[in-house]
Amino acid sequence: MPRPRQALLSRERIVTTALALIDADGLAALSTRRLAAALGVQGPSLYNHFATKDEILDAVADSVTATVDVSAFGRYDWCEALRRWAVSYRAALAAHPNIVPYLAQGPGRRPAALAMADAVYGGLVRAGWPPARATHIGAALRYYVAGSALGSFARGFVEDPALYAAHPHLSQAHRLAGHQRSVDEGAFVLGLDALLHGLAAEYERTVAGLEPATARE
Amino acid sequence: MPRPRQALLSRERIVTTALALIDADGLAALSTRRLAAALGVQGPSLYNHFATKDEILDAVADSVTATVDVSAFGRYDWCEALRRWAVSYRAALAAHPNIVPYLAQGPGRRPAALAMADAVYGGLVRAGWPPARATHIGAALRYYVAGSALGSFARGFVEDPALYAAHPHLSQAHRLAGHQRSVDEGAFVLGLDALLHGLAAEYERTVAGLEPATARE
DNA sequence: TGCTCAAACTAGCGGCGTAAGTTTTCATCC
DNA sequence: GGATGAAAACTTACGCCGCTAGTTTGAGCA
Repeated sequence: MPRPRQALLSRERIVTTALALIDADGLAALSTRRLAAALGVQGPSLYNHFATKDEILDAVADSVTATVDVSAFGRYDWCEALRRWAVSYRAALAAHPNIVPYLAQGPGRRPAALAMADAVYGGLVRAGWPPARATHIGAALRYYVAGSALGSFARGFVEDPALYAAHPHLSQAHRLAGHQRSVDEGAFVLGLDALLHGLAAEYERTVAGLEPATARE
Repeated sequence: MPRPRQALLSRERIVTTALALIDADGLAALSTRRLAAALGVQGPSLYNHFATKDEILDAVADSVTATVDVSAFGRYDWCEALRRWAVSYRAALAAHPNIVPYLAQGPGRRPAALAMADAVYGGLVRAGWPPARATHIGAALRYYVAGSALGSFARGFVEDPALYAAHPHLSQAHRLAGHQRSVDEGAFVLGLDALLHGLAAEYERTVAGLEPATARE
């Protein structure tokens, strides 16, 4: 088949199909040939639209990051904004857990990731955090969110009671996998609350009162 | 070459060589043939010692986890023990960042990972935390440590100032990569302090005073 | 009308994980 | 001490992988 009247592929169609395949079968199961087949096309045709497979994965990762809501940084105080951002960020990643190991390697050159970093860092600096501190806080929350979405904590435990016989405190561990959703979310919220609580205390100690009122929001 | 008088391979030699290659060239660059070549052997010979490549990676991941120090749970109060464990855990992962995406997928059936989970959970329950809370706390810290080791936050930013022109708050972001070590460690410590501070506050609210003294340590 | 580009194709390279079967050595048991 | 069986290396090969090169033909423009 030569060039068709109507283009069969587009970057957008490739990205959404790739994400669907990754969601369904995992990152390792995505090959250019399988992706192309799902699009009704031969493998190498993808290279008319992307230079490498990694470029496709970057676009997929960025499409996930683009769904994160950072608008809270204009609307709430820094602490509540951080919470809302973290919740939205985690929700975006948890909806597509299989891409997280790839996505979590850093913003690289992905525009949505850069826009997110900009919003978070800007929001913290505007609230009065010193720049170095703002960087650290953004990093710490990204660590936490990425880690929480990287792999389900609960699903990591195999559903095989015999495996835990040698570990006295893990006698119930085989049941974790069955409560994956509530364990993972409960742990996430608990840790996020603790993290923000600790940051708020630090803010009271080191930032509040030292800045003119206009520097806060 | 048939069976040699002295075995050329051993599980241990395979694991340490695999870890060295992963450290040097990344997880994706580890193939059975390259690993075998580094061991002076043909590719399929590895299958006399491991059933699959994943089994090799599991053993590598477990050898890293085995270096984590959980002895603090017998020696310090729960909060200080968590801190020391988290620091040791992160150091172990940060020493071999390329294996972290694989390792972070959960303890699975890896014995060192299970022993670690057992020590942490047991330590928290002994200190009086309710079992469900102990699970959540262990998960939250694992999220944080895994996220912090998954990829350097700082190295995720490309050293190309032009890339950040469109993002007003990121004008200094290209300098992050140069300070990778101090940024990553500073962020880790800041977040860990905040997390533990928040957990301690929660402990005061919900656990302390409600338990007989013998349940604490 | 003719030129150039775009988007599909086919063919194929080198590398991958690993299955199958072969050869030789070592350890064990009558 | 000779037979036996497992162990540990080997060679060969299959089907998949990412990707390159070169080809074909429709689309858009001069």
